[in-house]
Amino acid sequence: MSTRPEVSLAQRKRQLVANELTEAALQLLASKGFDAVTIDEIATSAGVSKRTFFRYFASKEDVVVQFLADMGTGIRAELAARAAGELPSVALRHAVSVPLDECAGHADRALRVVQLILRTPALNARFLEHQAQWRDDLTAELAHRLGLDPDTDLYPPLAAGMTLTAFDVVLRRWSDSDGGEDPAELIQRAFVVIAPALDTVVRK
Amino acid sequence: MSTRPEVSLAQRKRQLVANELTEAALQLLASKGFDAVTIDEIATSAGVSKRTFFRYFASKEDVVVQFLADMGTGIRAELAARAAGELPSVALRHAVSVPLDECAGHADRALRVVQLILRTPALNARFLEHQAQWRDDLTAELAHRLGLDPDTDLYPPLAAGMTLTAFDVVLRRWSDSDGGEDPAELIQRAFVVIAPALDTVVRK
DNA sequence: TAGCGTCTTGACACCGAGTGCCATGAACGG
DNA sequence: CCGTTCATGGCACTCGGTGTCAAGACGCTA
Repeated sequence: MSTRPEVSLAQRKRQLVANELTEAALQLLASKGFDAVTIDEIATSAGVSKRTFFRYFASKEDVVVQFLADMGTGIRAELAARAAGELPSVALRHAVSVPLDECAGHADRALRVVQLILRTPALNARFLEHQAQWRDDLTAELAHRLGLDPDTDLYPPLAAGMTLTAFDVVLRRWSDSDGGEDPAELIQRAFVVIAPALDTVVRK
Repeated sequence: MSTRPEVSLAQRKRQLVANELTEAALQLLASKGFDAVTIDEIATSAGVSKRTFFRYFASKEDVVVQFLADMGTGIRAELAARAAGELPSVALRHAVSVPLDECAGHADRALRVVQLILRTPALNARFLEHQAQWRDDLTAELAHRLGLDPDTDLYPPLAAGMTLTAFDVVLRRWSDSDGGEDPAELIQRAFVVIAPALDTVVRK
């Protein structure tokens, strides 16, 4: 009962290698630029072979962007957890604040990653793909929450899109200000703008 | 004075090759799928070498997506051309209707291209990148139109984002319905939803 | 301790995207 | 007829990404 292996030793080893890889990648990419770093470099720098790199990540972009995958489910979960009677603008604002607060938390590290992503075209493209996925998730959750048909009603996808637009604008402004502006305050202001659309009931 | 070469002969030859390339690409990609077609195939099918292909297009995606580049300036130009006193929601709706009407125009061909783009991850990613560019353009134009500071005010990027969200949602629905739904009517309905946010004056 | 599956890894070969370089050939101008 | 320009094709090369296989590490059992 020394270390209580609630997860298998193999699992932890795997996680260790993954961390080593992301660490090496982030360090190299941030200092030399995305295109100037080869996967061989990253792998070697982490002490594994190129082939092993691809057993952990599907592409060069994924090392940086992979963690975004979980955020989508985080947002959706938060929306699902909000009280049903809550105004859409309020529920959605809280939902999208989850990843934003996470950024504000580890401000130093998160800021550098976000800036790397937003300033590297290849990474930015992947980020946008993830956002599109989040939008689909939010759309489904929103339709379910309001009892609307996501294939007919335009409200769910539009509301999800507006929400993520707000998220995106806030993130970019936070990045451009080098962390100078407060994400929480920015998202508040953004929702003041979009709330009139989110909270207007449209009858057909 | 036979053909009145208002553009040089070399220019027209270049255009000819470009057309041949896009034609070959569209035909092959649509029938075999994006990943199953190599650039060598496309080039050979158009009667040129692989090396020449890359003198016309920067990447495999570009053959399909390149025409989107102009749309951005089209949207922005339309917005700039609208009367200054017009309500933002009206001006923006007209601006974004430009590419939509273009689609509805050549419905048969456009539909197939749009479906190819939206259903191919690599192409979809490029499409999203273009949209992001459009958003920046629209943001600048909107800020100029309203006399707002695009680096301070949140309204311009949010309004641009909402507008393009509407565009995106409409385009996807049009694609999913195999052209069954009318883009003009869809965009109308979408703007009914987002207009309350676009037309609400937010004083700081 | 020997033997036997399982899982991870590294090495190698391979494909396709994308680029730099250079020789060729056609069109144009003097 | 000659020299320049420019588009093209061929070639070699880098790098991202994948399939395959043999070798080791680990755990289980006799």
